[in-house]
Amino acid sequence: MIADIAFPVPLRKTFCYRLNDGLLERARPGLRVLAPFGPRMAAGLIIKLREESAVELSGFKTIKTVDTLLDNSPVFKDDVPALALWMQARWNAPVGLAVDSFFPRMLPPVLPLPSSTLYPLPSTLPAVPPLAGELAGITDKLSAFINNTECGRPAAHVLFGPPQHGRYEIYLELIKKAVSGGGQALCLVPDLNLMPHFMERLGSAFKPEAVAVWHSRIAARQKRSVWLGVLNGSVKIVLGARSAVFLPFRELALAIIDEEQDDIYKQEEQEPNFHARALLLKRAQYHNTCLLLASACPSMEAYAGVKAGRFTWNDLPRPVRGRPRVTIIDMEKHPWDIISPPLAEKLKKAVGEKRQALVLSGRKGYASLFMCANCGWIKRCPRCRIPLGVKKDGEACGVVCWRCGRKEPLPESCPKCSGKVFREKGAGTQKVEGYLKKLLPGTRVARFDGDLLKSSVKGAAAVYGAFLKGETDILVGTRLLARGHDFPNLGVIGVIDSDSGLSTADFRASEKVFQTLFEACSTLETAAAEPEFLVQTRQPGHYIFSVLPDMDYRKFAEDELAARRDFFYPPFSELVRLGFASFEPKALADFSGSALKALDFPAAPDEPAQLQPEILGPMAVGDLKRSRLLKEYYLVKLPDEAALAYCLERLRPLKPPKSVKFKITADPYGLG
DNA sequence: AGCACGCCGACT
DNA sequence: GTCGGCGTGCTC
Repeated sequence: MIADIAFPVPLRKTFCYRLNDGLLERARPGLRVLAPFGPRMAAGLIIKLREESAVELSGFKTIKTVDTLLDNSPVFKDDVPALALWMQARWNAPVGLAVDSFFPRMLPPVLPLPSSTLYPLPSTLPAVPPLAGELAGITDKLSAFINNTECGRPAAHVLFGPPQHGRYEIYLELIKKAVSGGGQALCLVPDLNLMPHFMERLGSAFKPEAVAVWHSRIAARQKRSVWLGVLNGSVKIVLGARSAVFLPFRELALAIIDEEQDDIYKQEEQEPNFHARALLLKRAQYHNTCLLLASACPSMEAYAGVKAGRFTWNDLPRPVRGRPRVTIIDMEKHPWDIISPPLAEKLKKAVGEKRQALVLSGRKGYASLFMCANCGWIKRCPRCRIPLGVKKDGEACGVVCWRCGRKEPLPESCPKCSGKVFREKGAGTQKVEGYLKKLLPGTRVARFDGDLLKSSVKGAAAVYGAFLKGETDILVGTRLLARGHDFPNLGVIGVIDSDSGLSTADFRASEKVFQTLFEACSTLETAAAEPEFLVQTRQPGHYIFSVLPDMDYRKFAEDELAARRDFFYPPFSELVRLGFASFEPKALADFSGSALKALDFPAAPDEPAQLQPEILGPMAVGDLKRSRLLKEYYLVKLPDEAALAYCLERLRPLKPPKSVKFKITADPYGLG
């Protein structure tokens, strides 16, 4: 018998081993083995077993033998070999690393077997006050899907509404139901740092040892104990970041993805690439999981799932009162202003009425660009090549790269024309803060952004707390402030540069900008009477601004979905991004040519003709005449997952010459 | 990813 | 003469 085995190496292939006769009876896919791998021993996972006669072995120098099984039965209830192969087909994730994500390195060589008995109910049942009215209605409706094995039941449930309208109360109720039914619950969140409140509530509602936190940076010791706790069932509830989708749940009765639309759920910066939402949707099938997709502004994927009848739609009850009044301000009419007169006036009015205001800017720091006023030279990061932002720490001024964090002092004169006059473009939170203090003397203005959080968590908490207590009037910040906060005395939110994201070539750009604005506007719903939402933009004609005044998510979603259908973008197609980079134009052109040729396959008899992909490109990556590194990318559009898998298969064997960097990104979200 | 092999420069 | 830098290549 031959076993195909995946090892924890970044390779998109498995390795053939002969099985020791003594293992023939017990061996099966999903079991871990210990085997000689190159010069060392390594743990691997059996992906597939095949009869020796069915395997082409002539290409190998030697066939080594496996004689140690690490497990007696598969550790996961899920079919991990199938999931790992799917991750490879879907996201080009190396099978080996896909498998590796399910089995952390610090595992003991022999795992304790999960006991077959159902774990007992928690002795102290959650002391959660019963929900009233509409909240109870939704909770009842959703909890009917927990432990429901009816076939044809919906794959997921969209919960629509901002967090402050009782989302966490619903989570708590549903978790209670899942756990009391003997199951486990997972709550995925985009940022655990913003969750101490929910963590506390979980901790007090359930036995503390039944609740665990999971993210990739917890200490190895704790990681091990949580992993084993999830496996043996003593951990019932996990509050985790995206990597928590790989935990060895015994019976995942409920999974919640909080702020499901957040692209943080797509792992792209590190292999293996995957999307936690899609992976959880897959895993849910093995556990009959009730999967909740919660969002103040659901993703197009979630909305399309509802339209197709695969997901249910559930509205959080919203107060009828306090609907924000939305004003779109055309900044073409105020080209020199950071804060336009209409916004300034509303801010002044709010402060006069003892109400608070939030001012949101798309950037932190002082300004986004440092430019020579004479020749237009722009200071760039020598490493990343992107324009450096301007930052002010008290009196000290400097430029900083928002990508790599590199810092430099401001140049004295322009290296190109020796000019001594410079101009800054764009308003970061620091600049807005300073400007507001000047514009509205006597007003208490504070700033809250990622920089402050990084420099001092305590200081940031103090700034936040002061605003909550009403000790400051205006808080300036980034989108950190736009989501999920509850400021009862908030009268105005102003957005400085709402369109900074619209200019990117990303097909999700309008969705992202709309999400930010919509989320911000939603936080005003719990404010006192007649809240004002003011949006400054240079593109007032863009259609997202036409749906904003009515806060009509469905109208937006329908329009956006129609555009996606027309232009054959997700969720109506699958995307693959091919990135090329080289110092040698010729080598780049040759190689990208051969990659395209691999996709331009003839409709051979065994290859379905309709798989023929649509290709956009080449798009040059905003790289300037300055650098000699050429970068370009193509976007391949495919009709479905099968076509995507086939496309990746054709691309995988391509090896770029040494002078060319080649990157395949399936289902791309970021720009990397 | 590891880990070995390999081919040049600095040290006992 | 050897130790050690990390470039290149392989793992059934």
